[in-house]
Amino acid sequence: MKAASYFFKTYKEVPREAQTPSHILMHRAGMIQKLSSGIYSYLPLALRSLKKIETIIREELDSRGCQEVLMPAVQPGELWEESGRWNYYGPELLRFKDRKNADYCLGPTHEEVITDMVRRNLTSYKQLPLNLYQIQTKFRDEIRPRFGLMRGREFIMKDAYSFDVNEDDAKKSYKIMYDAYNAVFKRCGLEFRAVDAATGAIGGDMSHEFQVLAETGEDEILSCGSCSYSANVEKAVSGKVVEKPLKSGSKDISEVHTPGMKTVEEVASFLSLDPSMLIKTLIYLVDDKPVAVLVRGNCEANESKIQAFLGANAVAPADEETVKRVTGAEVGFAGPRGLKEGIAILVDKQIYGDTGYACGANKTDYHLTGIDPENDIKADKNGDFTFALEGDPCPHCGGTLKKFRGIEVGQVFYLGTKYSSPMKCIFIDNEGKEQTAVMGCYGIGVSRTMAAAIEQNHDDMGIIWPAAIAPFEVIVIPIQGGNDLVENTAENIYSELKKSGVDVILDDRNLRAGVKFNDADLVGYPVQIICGSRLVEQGLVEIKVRKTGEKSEVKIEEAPEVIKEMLLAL
RNA sequence: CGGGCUGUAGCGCAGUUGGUAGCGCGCUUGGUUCGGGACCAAGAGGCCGCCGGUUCGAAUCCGGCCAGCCCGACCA
Repeated sequence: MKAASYFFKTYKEVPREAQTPSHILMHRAGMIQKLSSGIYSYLPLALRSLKKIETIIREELDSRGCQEVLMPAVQPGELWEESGRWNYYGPELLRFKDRKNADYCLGPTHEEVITDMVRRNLTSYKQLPLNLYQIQTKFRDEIRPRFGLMRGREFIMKDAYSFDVNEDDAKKSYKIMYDAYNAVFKRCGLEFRAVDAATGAIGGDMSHEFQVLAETGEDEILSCGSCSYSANVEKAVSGKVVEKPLKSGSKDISEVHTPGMKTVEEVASFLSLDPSMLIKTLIYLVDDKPVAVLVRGNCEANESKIQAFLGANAVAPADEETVKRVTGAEVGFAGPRGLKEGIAILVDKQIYGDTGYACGANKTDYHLTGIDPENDIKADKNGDFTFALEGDPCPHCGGTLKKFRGIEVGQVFYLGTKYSSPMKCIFIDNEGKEQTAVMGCYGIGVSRTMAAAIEQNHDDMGIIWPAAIAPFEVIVIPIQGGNDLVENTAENIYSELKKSGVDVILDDRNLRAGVKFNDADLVGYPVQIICGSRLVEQGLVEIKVRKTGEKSEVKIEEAPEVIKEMLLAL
């Protein structure tokens, strides 16, 4: 490819809304254009990079027995009625009607369509296992699209779905995909972690997210320094052991007047207690039913864990009215004793490590002191309902957990029969009995992976592509246009490289050297070959490695070989 | 959905007490330059977000709407 006729243009300035490195740089490098909120066009440079990511994905999946399909982006509402998600899925699902007034939606994911596709073909256990995937544009009407490709409404996703005869086999399929994803992101040249992930309303215990490590990531993960344990903070477990106190606390519960003191800090300092010696009573609506969750004053309640523990669809903090109703007091004075009948009380197990707590009295302006959780709280359940913290011991090996920020670029999920059962995706097993297929689903955000690569790999000058997913591996830059020797040398090296299969672009634009250098650094080609008259006359060209900034001079005829070797290391 | 902010040339912005629009980048043409975003000269490019109101006159004042961004809430 020659730059003079290539459809791209670089910018010094960026639109006001671009905030993050990937958004700013992809715009400045002329890779993407916003068409509407959260909706972008991919220009040739971006598409080249996307295709490289897609190729890696295809190779890794195909070699593991997956088969590619392509499903419609527009899906009939009735399929979603069948799975039960038509009403359940929020406004993220873009719904619309056709001319006959029938319901349709733009696919945010394809469980329904794939399940329908498979059930129409599936009759015998002999057809399983099956793993189908597609690479396709998805649409989710995000509340707040932002950060360019990182959280768009329209995005490119690879989604795969596995079908197995039973749970054990489904778990094998899961493992295969887990391995495939590790291979994909490794080949993309990204630094990432596979982390334990919360499963949300699906329930169950099996899900991993693939997180590209980057400061701008929206997710927080905790990763052990000594073993392979990594988990999303929503899911991460602290290895801290809670030991019960030897003697039970005093039996004297007293009521203390705490006028207007609603926060943990206010109450703790008034009572001269450490915040950890307060019991925070939080009222949640779990699938619209109020539930009280008790955590220590210095801890944060973890809604994901509550949701997982209760197997609920939705967990949200209760509104003020509900709190008043179940506690009989203003917000800020909730406590475990004297709640309205029938409210389940969940106690975070860390609370059992001490005695002599203070808590709300369920009476406006009053708190209780001298609480011994063992004896004074009628817990329905206890468990882990708080966040693990950086510095906590690892639950597996006792090492120390360290916090990272990550960008979720993939997730693997064991589904069980959540879709296959209501949608009757069944087959006849080897005993002649009807069985329901056991499913898994596996996503990779392709466009987000490209953005994440930039978030992770850039500097002040621009993008620093991992060679495997760079739009071009090499740029040849002739400077001092009009000098035939320079131009011919550049042209020769370019053709030479192209002939041997290197992805190369020739910057034959009639521009000043500085502009070409800056553009090359901005777009982030891993290797630059600079042909200037002074060196060329000595039979030399300069090679610059984008990542390190390292420059070297090599003989013109050796340049192609040197480049090829360099690329292997990038 | 709550709070804040912004809509003026492709992009970034200025525009005073209301008088019919400007700067930088980019673009076109010519010339001089040419190893880290050159310089000179001459150009092209605007429904000032939309609708209505006030006024002799509105980018500017008033009302409504629309769009975008930031913070929060939300996010199988």
